[in-house]
Amino acid sequence: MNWRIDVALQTPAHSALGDVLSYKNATPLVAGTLVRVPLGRREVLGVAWASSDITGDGDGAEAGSGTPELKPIAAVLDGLAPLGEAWRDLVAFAARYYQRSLGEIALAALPPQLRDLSTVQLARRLKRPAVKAANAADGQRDAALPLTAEQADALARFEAEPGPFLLFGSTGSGKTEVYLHAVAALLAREPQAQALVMVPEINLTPQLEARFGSRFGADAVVSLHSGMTNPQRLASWLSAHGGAARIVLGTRMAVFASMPSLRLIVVDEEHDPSYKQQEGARYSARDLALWRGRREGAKVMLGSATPSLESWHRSRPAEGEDKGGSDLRLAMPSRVGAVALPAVRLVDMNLQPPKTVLSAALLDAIGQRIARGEQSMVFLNRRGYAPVLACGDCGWKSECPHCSAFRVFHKIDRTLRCHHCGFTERVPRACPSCGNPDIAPVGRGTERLEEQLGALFDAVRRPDGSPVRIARIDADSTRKQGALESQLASVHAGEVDVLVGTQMIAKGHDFRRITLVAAVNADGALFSSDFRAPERLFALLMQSAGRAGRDAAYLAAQGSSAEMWIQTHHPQHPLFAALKRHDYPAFAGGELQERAAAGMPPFAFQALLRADARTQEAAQAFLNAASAAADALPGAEMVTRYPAVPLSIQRVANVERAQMLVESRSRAALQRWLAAWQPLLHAMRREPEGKGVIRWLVDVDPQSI
DNA sequence: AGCACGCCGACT
DNA sequence: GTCGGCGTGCTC
Repeated sequence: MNWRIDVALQTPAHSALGDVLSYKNATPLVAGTLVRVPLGRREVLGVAWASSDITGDGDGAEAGSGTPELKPIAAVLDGLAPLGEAWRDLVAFAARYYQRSLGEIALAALPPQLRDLSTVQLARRLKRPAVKAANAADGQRDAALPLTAEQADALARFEAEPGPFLLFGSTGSGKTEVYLHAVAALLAREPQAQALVMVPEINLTPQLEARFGSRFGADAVVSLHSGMTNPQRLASWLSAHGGAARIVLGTRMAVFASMPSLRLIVVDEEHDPSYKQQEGARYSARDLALWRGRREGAKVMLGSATPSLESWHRSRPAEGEDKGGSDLRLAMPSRVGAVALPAVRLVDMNLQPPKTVLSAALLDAIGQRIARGEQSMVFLNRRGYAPVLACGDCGWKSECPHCSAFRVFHKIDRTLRCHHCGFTERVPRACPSCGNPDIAPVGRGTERLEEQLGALFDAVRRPDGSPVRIARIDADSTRKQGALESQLASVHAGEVDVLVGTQMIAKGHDFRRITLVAAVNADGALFSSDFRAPERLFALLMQSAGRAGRDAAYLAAQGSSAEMWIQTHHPQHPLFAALKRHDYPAFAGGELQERAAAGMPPFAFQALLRADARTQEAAQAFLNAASAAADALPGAEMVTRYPAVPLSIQRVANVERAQMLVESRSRAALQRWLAAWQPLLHAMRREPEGKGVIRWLVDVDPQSI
């Protein structure tokens, strides 16, 4: 027992415990070995990080003072290959960069079942042959599609250059086919090589898995995302870790997959905010993918029709050009099949009769699609029936008693639901404040829009004389397992004429018969206080537009063309001018100019310190004290600190929340300063200012402030 | 984060 | 008399 083993454990960052805890063992352990160790009264999973010889350090009980006795390691999971150095480096970097403990990142990156299985159970599990049955359809894999000139050009440059790459391809330009070809070339060239392909949403993994599986054989492909069962995740993880899986598909968590021969990382829809984890360790899977690619010598390809301004700014248009940043931009402006991008039509809502929800022109356009047997999609980023229920007499509104937010009226099950804390009640029969029975919904969500469209098209008939079929897809309609798949299948089968939904339907899905997309209420984001709101709106509208007219043959057969309708009170807004021309570069150029002038990202680097407390005063006092304490830190003059402010939803589940923005022109300076700040924050919890603070957290590179 | 210990209200 | 509320403190 004369070896000290430092083990990374899931110790919360604000618990003031060190990064690693030390245990003793009879032998040294290879770094990356999984172990089970006692922690308090329980036994937990950890990753051995370092071993050192403590012979002669007085490791017996006679060491009364100084170092206390170490507990022995409970078990070594030696049936499993230790996690590699590259993986540990990634974890260590992420922990340092995002201000978390090593173990918090490491353990979150491992499949949850690994934590629960005993050594014996794991050994039994490892002995079992690979769960996936040999692919029956192995002989009939899909052939690669012929490439367009743009795709071939992008691939040629991808093969010739080291990257990283930004594949800037219009919706429908065939980015996925480029990924497939890049992966195919890699797998053919290197017999061991593995590829990681990430998508922003769980919803998008099934169709991607189907496409990769039919191209490369189902047993070469595994998925990793939180929608899987624990045994599935463990099986996928083991397959990636052992090198059997050549291709790993997944959401942001997949960036931490252990892949011993990783050579290619694809980040599809790289601009999507979902790549930033919003709880626990707040990492950006896209940024970590770039770091990991560099560390492991894997090529990285980011793909988007509307890249993040960070990625756009970092990319340069062509090889040889020294203008711009470090990444090589591969442009694919045309849609496959030479289909035009949808024509964008703006409806000026100021010219409509007051209280118009759907303009006559839009209804007419949808009606025409129905008459031709085509599909339309109406997009509204708000679920439920109405965001507020209000009493006309006394002014009562459906506030949540636990949050500073309104509860949303869901007509389907007659409930008022808080979308922040989940508090749900049946809708009262009368105003709870004054008894007035006449309480009314204010505003509209997807449920109400669906109802309204049903009424408006009640008298309209489809080509075969049957009534119009309207469907809604949002988080409520897809709550049940498999509901989204079956709803999408019914849209694909042509059983729906008008599809209503939230951004869930705007992303990625390859609808073939939709020829019209409408955004009914996009104005909210135009004048948001969040400086990233325009960027997100533009991306969302472009992406929504991309759902229309994806099938050239269908459009030609119908003699139809694709349209994107936007109802707005601000048709003159420059964002729409760029959108009409599908001109992302113009939009991005304008935004970048503003950001540069205002000294905002990507020209500056930010972090948020957030505090949750019983009272708003306590939360802010903690933040302001933390700010004051940081005056003395070295490099403080390089970092701008702003005053503490309440979050836009300041109270959630009876917890008051406040945050403080810190900013620097230098990422390194911000990093150094944050690292020095951390111990002060720990110390402050003991101080009077720390009283009443429930938790605090640092969010590096926040995506909304 | 867990999981203890610890000291005050309504129940079999 | 206990069951259990969550405030406070600790984990190599």
